[in-house]
Amino acid sequence: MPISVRLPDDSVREMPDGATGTDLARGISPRLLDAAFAIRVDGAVQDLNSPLKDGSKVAVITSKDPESLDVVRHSTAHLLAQAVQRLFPKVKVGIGPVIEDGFYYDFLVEKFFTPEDLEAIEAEMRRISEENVPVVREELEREDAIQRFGAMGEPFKVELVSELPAGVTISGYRQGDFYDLCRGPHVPSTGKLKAFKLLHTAAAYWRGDEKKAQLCRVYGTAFHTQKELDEHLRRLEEAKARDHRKLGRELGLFSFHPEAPASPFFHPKGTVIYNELVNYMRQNYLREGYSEVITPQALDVSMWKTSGHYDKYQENMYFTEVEEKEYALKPMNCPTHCLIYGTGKHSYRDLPIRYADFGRLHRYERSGVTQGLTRVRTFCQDDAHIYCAPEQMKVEMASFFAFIMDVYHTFGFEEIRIQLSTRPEKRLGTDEMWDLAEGSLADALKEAGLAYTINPGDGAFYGPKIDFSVLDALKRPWQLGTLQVDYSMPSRFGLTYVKPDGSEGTPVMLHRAILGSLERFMGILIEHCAGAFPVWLAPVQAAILPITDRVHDYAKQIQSKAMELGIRVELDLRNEKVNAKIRDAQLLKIPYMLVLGDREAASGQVSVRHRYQGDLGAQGLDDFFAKIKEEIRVRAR
RNA sequence: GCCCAAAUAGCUCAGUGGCAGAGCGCGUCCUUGGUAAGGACGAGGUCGCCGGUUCAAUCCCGGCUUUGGGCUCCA
Repeated sequence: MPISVRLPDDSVREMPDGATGTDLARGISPRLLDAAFAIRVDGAVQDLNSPLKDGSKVAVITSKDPESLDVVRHSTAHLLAQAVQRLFPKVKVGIGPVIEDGFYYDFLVEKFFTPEDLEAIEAEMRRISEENVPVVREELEREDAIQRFGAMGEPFKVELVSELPAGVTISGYRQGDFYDLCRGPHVPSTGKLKAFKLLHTAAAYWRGDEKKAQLCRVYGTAFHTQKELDEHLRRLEEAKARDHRKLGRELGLFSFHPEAPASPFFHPKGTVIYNELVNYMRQNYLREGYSEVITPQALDVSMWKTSGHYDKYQENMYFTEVEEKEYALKPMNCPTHCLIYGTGKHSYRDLPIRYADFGRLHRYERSGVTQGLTRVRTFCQDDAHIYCAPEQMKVEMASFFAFIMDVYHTFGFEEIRIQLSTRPEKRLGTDEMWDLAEGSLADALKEAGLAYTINPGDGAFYGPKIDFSVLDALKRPWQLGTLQVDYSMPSRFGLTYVKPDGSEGTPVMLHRAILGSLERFMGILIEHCAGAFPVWLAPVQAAILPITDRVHDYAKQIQSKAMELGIRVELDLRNEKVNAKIRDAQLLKIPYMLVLGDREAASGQVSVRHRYQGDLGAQGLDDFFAKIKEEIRVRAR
């Protein structure tokens, strides 16, 4: 009985019964067979060698289809495992999934792999690729699989098989001397795997559980062509060159010291950036109707018991004792704002009340998880809490969305991702409250014309939330802003407002931040702009570079004029040639260089060089100052 | 917290069981220059901290500290 399948161009092809994707591809053209990695059958990706079913829609997947890359990477992970088992027969295999930008495979090893081991493994992988070993799928019964992997001495695989849900098809893949439990699909033979590279090793726990065995994870990546692989490796290099920890040191922005682990020390230049960020937010707050408050650093634990932090957040808090009273450093500002709100009676006419706070926060992070500026133990948020009546939520949310998008655009973040997290299983409050809160968030997003995805059940126990992520210049996502609805804390603190009818209501509290942690934001910004800050943020906005010491006095005049105008300049009086001074200013990514020689001193001008555009020629001093002032005022990117 | 790795001049890094090294940076001098590195000389170090082995430790061993890569994107 012949079967027929439908191709993507809607043509129908007749095949003999038992024909596979390989037969189909070969039938269409030998070149297609050569280019084929897998097939898509009724939407699901399958092995090229899987038998075709009558009446199905089939497409041959080549390197042009995005799915093919995952297949290649997954198969390369198997190639890695095969190479490891050839070189290190005692090693037990864990899992080897595809991840963003590559794959990894976990191994239980006697001795952690060294970089030299990785080289040897990679060489072995190339050998297997050249051998062009066929990759063959088998389906098996659970008991057979357990027995088989047990006989192979692979305890992790046995564990996985036993825990697979009933009813799923269990499959294994054989390639030469290697056999692995795997859902597939895979490339038809190892010769299809050509452009791959092992990157590094790291420890990982079996199934991410620190009580379970520690495995040696090998990370790698694979592409269709060497060219794409090289491009990817180049991007990794680029990311390394932009690393904010490296740039922070080179540009003199901040340092870290063992005296306060994971806590940045901002140097004068880093402090300029930090303060500019705060100034910028303050300016926005004026327009948006926020009032800034200042609240204490160390607070009695009784308050943290009221707020719930003592119960739910204690492990991340720092405690101290004075006069037999226990205090905690604040990890969040919200409870202190509730105390301020509670000092007076509030009418519905007073709402919304928006308290902003640039207070320093301390959170204990486990020693292994801190990282540069992006994960620290002390930081400051552009934090604010909005107290409003439930019916005001939607309007507040809408204006917040406009606000946050405006801020992100100022920094040159064009692509923004929004996630709405809805009610979790364990939660406070009535369903009506949740309906209102989630509905308000969703409506406000829709009315603002913002696309978003939903994270069902991922909201906080006290209310739903929205997270905002930006993509930086290297297209890496970073979560920055957040908007959380909180029904719980206002009532815990007994906060009320008087409604129009004279009865008392409990306000809703919105927690919100735009930049998130200023420390983390600065780290992201450094990497986003590779240390070349827009003029308004640049620690040094212009370098004054005299060519000869005959013009030092003129240079000093320009310096004082700039200081009067509030422009940050640096005067380079070193006994160096102008080329050297320009080079050094360029390396510090200073936006403007003012080159001064006898000509400029005589005419009262400055020769302007821009860090990207190069020599802009001579300009009148006032012209230059007017232009740079304007650039700063509008916060040009 | 756990695993692996690193820690040597301000920075980047080399090196050795027996006097501590380079490049850049810094200082002084010569040079006074026109849009990405002029030249000479010089200063600068408890080789992260504590202990052990040794005639001798920056180097070998142990502990600690900090930093870095990671610790489910589930066959």
